[in-house]
Amino acid sequence: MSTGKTGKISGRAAQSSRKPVSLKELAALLNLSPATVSLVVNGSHVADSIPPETKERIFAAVKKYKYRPNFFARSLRAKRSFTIGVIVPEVSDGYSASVMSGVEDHLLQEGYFYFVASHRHRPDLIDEYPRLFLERSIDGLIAVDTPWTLVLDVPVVTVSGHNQVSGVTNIVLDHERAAEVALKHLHQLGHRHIAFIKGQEFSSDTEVRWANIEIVARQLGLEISRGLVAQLEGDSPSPQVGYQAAKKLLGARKTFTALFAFNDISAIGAIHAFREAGLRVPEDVSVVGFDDIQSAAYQNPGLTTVRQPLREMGRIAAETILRRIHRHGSEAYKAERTVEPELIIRETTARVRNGGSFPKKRISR
Amino acid sequence: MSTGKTGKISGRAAQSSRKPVSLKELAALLNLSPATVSLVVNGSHVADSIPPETKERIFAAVKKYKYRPNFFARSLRAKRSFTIGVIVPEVSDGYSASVMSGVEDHLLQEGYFYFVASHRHRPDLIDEYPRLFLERSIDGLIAVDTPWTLVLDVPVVTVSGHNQVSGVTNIVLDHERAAEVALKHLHQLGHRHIAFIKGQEFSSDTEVRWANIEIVARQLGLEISRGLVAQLEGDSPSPQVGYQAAKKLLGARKTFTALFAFNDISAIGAIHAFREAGLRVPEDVSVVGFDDIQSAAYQNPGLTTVRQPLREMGRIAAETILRRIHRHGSEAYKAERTVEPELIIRETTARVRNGGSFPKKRISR
DNA sequence: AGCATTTACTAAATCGCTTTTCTACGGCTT
DNA sequence: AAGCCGTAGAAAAGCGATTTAGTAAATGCT
Repeated sequence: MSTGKTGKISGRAAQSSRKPVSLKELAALLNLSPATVSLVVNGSHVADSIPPETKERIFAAVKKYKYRPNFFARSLRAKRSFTIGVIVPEVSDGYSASVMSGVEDHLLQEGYFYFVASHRHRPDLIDEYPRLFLERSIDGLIAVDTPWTLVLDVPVVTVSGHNQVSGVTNIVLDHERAAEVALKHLHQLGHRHIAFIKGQEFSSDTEVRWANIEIVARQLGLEISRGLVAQLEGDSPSPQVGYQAAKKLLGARKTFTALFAFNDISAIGAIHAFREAGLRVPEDVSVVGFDDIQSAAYQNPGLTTVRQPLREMGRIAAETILRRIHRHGSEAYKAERTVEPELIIRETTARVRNGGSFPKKRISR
Repeated sequence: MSTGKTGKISGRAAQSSRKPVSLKELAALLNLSPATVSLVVNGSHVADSIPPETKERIFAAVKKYKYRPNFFARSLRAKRSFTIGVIVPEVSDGYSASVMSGVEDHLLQEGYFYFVASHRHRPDLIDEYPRLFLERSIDGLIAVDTPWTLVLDVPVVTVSGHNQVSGVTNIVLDHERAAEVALKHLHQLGHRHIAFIKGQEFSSDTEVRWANIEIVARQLGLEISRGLVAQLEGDSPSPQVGYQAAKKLLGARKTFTALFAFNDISAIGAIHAFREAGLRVPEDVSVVGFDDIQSAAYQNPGLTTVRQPLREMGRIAAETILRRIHRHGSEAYKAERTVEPELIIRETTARVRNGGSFPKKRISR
C-alpha cells in the first residue's frame, strides 16, 4: 500500500484482509483434496455421496476462511463471466440512465455485473464495442436505443430495437397504444391541428413511432399536414435540437394548437421556442412529450408526456437475457416483448381556446 | 445459436467468427513454441534476441488469425483485470451519470472497462459492492459522491469524497471559490437576506460546502440567520425534497430575497414551492442552484447555478486512477486534486427590488 | 463366500496464458 | 583446443479453479 504525502490521514475502517485462500489451501487445511472441496462447494451432483458431516466441515471452513473462488480461474474453465455488456448511446443521457438503472437492479441481484459503453452514435463504435465486450467474454449483451444488426454468439436483448435479427429479443413499447393515448388526449381537448416533431434518423424508435402516429391519426380523422412535421437533427442530447425543430414549425406559418414531440427533451426545447415567439403553453399551444424522463416532472409547467416505463424495460431486458443465458442455447426465445405506455397528464396540455384559432392570428398571418 | 420462433427474420451483418485461436494453436501454426509467441506479442524484453523476420512472421499470423489473448487466462496469471469498479449513489441520477460519462471516456480510450454499482445510500451496499468488485479483481475503484472510509488493496479515487483515507485520492471542487462566486453574485445584486438549503447528511459534499459558505458569508458581512437554513431530508432523487425544505423556509416567516440551494434538483423543487406561495422567481426571490446538471439549463426560467465540471471530474478521476495503477504501488500519490467551479448566470437571479423588502410583506407577518 | 454396488474421496487433465529457467549452437578469444 | 558469450528459441512450472475418470473400502445380495 502506498501512503499519501498529506499530513492528516485518518483511515478508518480497514478491510484489506489477508490475501484470500485458494481452493488448494483450503483443501489442505481440511485434509481433503481440492476436488472434493470444489465439488461440495458447488453443490455438484457428484458430491451426493459425501456424508453431511464432511460437507459441514467444508462449509464451516469456507465461512471461517472466507473462501471465495477466484473469478478468473473459474471463468477460464467455465467460459462464463457472469458479466453482461450494455451498450447505450450515452450514459449521461436520461433515457439510457433510466434503463440502466433497471438493468442494474436485476443483474446485481442475480450476481451478475455489467460493463457499459457509450457509442455516441458513432457507427464504428457501435461495431467495435460489442467486439471488445466479446473479447471479455460477456455472457450476453443489452443494446439500448441502438440500431442493432449484428448476429453474435451470445444472447442479445435490445431495448427499443426494432430490427428482427437472429438471436436477439427486442423489448419494445406498444407504440400503437402510445400514439393512441397521446392523440386521443389531444383530440378530446379539441385539438384538430397538431404539429409533430419526429426523431432523428439514428434513433431506433423514430420509424415505428411515426408509423403508428400516422395510423392512429387516420383513425381519429386527424389530418397531418405537411408543414407541421419537423424532424430532429443532430445528435446533441440537449433541448436545442427541439428548439430548432419548433422554429421550423413556426416558420411554416400554418395553424396548429398542439405539438406532439418525439421526446421530452425536444418538447422542452420546443416550449422555449414557443415562449420566445410569444406563445403561452398550454394556453396557446399544448405540448405532449414522450418518455417521461425525470426532468419532465421538474419542468414548469410540468410536462404532459407519454411515459415509457424505462426502468421496467431495463429490468425486463435483464431478466430476459439471464433467462436466455440459463436456458443456454438452442431453446426457443421470444423475438419481442412489449410493454405498455401510460399518458402522464401534467400542465402542458389544455383545452383548445376559441375553436383553436389563436395561433393563426400570431403565426400564420 | 438459438433461433427465434417469429416469422420474419432478417439478420444482417454477421460476425460470429470461428472460435478464436489460442496461443498454442497459433504457435503450432508457426512452428514455434507458445512461449516465444507470447514473448514477442507482448513485446517482452526477453524477446530482444528474436530476429526481426521471425517477429514479422508472428505479427503477420496474429493479424491473419485475429489472435487475441484470452482475457481470463491472462488476468489469472497477471492478476490484473483492466477493469475499474465505479460505485455511485444511483446511475440514473444526473450527477452520477455526468461523472460516469467522463470516467468512461478516458477508461475506454485506455483499454479499460468498468463495472458500475448503485448503492442508493444503503450502508450495507456501500460495504458490499466494493467487496464484490474486489472479488472480481478490479484494478482500482472510483467512488462517486459516496462517503468513503475503506482502505483497500487497490487504488481508490473518489469524486467529491472528503475523508482522508490512506490509499485514496479525492477529486474535489474548490468549495471556497464556489461559495464565493455564488454569494458575491447575490451580494452584488443587492441581496442581504439569503436563505440556504443544506444537503442531506449522507451527501459527501454537505459538510465542506456549508463550512465554506459560512466562511465566505462572514467575509462578505452577510449574516446567516437561524431560520433561513433548511436541510434536505430523505434520499429521494426528486425535487420533492427541495420543495419541502423551501416550505420550511417559508414557514419560518423571516425575510429573504434569495436562496442558495444545495443542488439544482432541490433548487427546482424550491422554485415550485415559491411559486405556489405566490412568489415570482426571480422578481421576488432569486435562486442559485449547484451542479449545473443538464436540466438546469432546460428549466424555465433557466437556473442560475454554480457549475461543477462533473464530466471533467470523472475524467480526472479516471486519469488519476490509471496513473496510480501504472505507477504500481508504493509511490507517492496526491491525496487531493481540486477543480474549479464556474458561476453560470441564467434567469433565476435578479437585482433585489425595493431594498429587498418584498417577501416581508407576504411571508413574515 | 463371492461378486456387485455403493460410498467417500482423489488424481490428473484441462482452461489459455506468462515467465523464469534452460538448452543448443555457432562464433570469438586467448 | 578450451572456455566463453551471444543468439534463438523451448520446456515447464505455475495461476486457481472444474470435472471426468478412477480407486479403495465398506456394504448388500444370494
